[in-house]
Amino acid sequence: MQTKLKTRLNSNAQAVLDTVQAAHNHPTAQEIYEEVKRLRPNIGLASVYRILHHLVEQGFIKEVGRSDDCTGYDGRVSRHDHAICTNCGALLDVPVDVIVPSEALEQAAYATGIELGSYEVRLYGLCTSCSTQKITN
Amino acid sequence: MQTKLKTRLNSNAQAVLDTVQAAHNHPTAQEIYEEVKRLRPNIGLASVYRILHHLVEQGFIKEVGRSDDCTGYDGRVSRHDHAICTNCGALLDVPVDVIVPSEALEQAAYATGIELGSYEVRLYGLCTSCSTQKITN
DNA sequence: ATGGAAGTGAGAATGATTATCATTATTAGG
DNA sequence: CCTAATAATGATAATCATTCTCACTTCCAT
Repeated sequence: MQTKLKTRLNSNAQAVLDTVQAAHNHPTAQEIYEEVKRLRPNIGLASVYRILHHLVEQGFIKEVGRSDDCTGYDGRVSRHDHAICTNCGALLDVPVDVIVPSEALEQAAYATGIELGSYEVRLYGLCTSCSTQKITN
Repeated sequence: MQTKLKTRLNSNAQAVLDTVQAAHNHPTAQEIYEEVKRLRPNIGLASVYRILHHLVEQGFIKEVGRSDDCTGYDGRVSRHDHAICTNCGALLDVPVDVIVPSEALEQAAYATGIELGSYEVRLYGLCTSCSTQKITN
């Protein structure tokens, strides 16, 4: 089985990719399905899942784990960090890069015995809305 | 509804906690269930789930998202970092702390608008076994 | 056109997790 | 030691995201 590189996406795949890239909030397959259906009413949920996997494989998009059990998709493939609200579970993109000294990364990778590829910093805390709510509790 | 602090765990809960704390590899509820069953053969899967949630709520253990869809549990509650194999999906504890300058964290939290609680660094790469396998591919 | 390969969509199947509920432990008074 | 209120338990059914199946189109290359 050769690695097959698709140079061109068909219209279903293009619609899914556009939707994921346009979204800001790491949408689930269901959410993407509902959005894509407006442009292509005949598309099935299974196709959305299939296409999402292809897009991930080919590096067009990335998967992100969410606090609720389902998987989210991210159109931002470049390295970036995330913030997770410990109250409501929201997963937010951090708009600036968190700089981690490369010596620290390399040392940690060495200690763990892995061949380092990339990394991500996750910040845990209260998002704005949960933070203001807490005061009234 | 008051916050209820249990000072004492019953024997089922204690067995689950012991199992999670003894495990090194972020076991799933199923794996914990099978292990605990050896000590307490009558315990049901539903009880394991229930107890795991209680233990998480009370801060005895932590949940970790795994690459396969199921949830893992971690007996190490103190801050630490993880390495994820991009090939096999293994989730490993990093045995040393990755130091991130606190200014970088605070700046990122401010830019995201969250009230920072804790953080975690995730290293992505190939684990030892996948790394050696890749050579032979 | 045409034949095979790839893509599709509907619906069934899977599997982790959660809810339900009747039964059993546990506890506090008496 | 009873006993009633309450919490915990385990079996089983229900839920829900995801994957599988399969008959049917679409898409090209010949």
